[in-house]
Amino acid sequence: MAEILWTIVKIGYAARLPLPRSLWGVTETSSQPRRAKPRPAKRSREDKYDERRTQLAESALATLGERGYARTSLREIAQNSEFSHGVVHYYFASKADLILHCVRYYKIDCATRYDEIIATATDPEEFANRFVERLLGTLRQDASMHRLWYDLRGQSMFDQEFADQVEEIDRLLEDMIWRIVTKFAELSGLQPAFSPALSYAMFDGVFFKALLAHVHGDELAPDRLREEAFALLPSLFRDA
Amino acid sequence: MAEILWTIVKIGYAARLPLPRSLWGVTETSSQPRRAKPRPAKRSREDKYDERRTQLAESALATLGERGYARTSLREIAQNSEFSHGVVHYYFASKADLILHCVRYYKIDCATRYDEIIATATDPEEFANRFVERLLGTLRQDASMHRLWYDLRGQSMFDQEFADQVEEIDRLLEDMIWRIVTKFAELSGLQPAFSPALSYAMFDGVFFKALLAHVHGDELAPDRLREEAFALLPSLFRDA
DNA sequence: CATTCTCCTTGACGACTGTCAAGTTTTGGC
DNA sequence: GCCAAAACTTGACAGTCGTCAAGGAGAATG
Repeated sequence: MAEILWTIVKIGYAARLPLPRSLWGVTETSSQPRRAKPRPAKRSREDKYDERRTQLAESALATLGERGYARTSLREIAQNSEFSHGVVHYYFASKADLILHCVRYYKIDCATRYDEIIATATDPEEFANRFVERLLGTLRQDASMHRLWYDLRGQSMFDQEFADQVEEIDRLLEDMIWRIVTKFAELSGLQPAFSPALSYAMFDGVFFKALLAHVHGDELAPDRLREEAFALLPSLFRDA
Repeated sequence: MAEILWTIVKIGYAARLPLPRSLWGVTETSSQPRRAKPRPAKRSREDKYDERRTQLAESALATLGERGYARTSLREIAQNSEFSHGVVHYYFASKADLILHCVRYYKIDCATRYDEIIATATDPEEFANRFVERLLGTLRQDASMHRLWYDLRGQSMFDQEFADQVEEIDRLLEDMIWRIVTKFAELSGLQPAFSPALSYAMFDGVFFKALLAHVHGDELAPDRLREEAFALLPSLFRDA
């Protein structure tokens, strides 16, 4: 059963490939593994190298999402890929290097989830409906990815190494929420009542609570999230 | 430096002792360690046994608060107490048993932090001021305890063993917030605008964000929390 | 005083971890 | 088809972990 779930998650991620490497390749700052410094001149080689890194990052994300950061070993990640455990250190300098790569990979998705809705919405009520339904969808579908994010965010309180990346993603998420808030204000002719940070914090608290209940097996969690989101949304605004 | 900080934390916890054992002794359900089943008839023995358990739980809490759940070993906990590592399994059946005992110990405090303010407040503005100031106080003073709570809450998404305890504490905290909300409503003649769960989730999101920033070294975090709390508080109510 | 039980220390066990070196297989350029 | 570089596997390392058994110190009990 868990195997099936895991496979679904894996396929889900694989389906999004390929991603342009320019998205994170340029900002790569971590130390390189023992691979020879001068990369092959041939383009296909370089691509294959990055593809393997991504492939391993996906396996890592799927495993991390199921077992959590603390309980996931490099051997386990490799076991859920088609490679042996040694290959991890061929493509990543360390475990932290791998995790940070995973987080970078994750954040590409996380902050653009509602942009399509924002771009195409014309009516405030329709906008709210589509937003909330997508919120419920990601709660159910990407639950293990979300709990990994909250796990890593929690770890960043004890491990300084994660703090910067976590803060960066937090900013992206705050911007995402703020784009929703301003769009809704624009469509409805109202004014945002709170700062971007406060709006995000409120929404994040509500979403996390729903995720926690959902993960703990509460089948009513999505429905309750819908109610709460519809209760929260209007109170984020005041008359212009 | 870290040593000094740790000592301060430890003294802080020791100062709260002794606690009546009836508070958690009756609900004790975890398996007992290898200590002989029929406890000594002498009262002082039994007390000493519970005192040691509490003493170890305090050391554990201090260490866990500094290093986080995943990084803290039983040897480290014992090293920060005055005992050797073997003694842990004399008083606790397993690591999980110890952690759960710590959590139970923690929750006695966590949910009664504002009750004195609730009981003595007479004016809504004065009530809000005292509440927010105590909120800032606990953010600064009990930061490592709070991050441990959020850490364990996150772990409960991967470790079913923690789920029940986490849900129980979450309920206590929700009740705590709701007592504040209803008291404020009573003093100000307004009506709570949201459900207890939603009110708690919003406040929790705001507090966690402040804690994260504070732990990451943001010195303005408490001041921002004050602003945000004062912005959030009135919007939790509507006219009667 | 002798015995028993409590309390605690010590040391060891098997399992697991991240890391890495050595060796094998595969690939691509000539 | 050869050969060097890349890609991957294997096995081992030093360390840590939770757990527990053996035994000693010391107080309580008779």
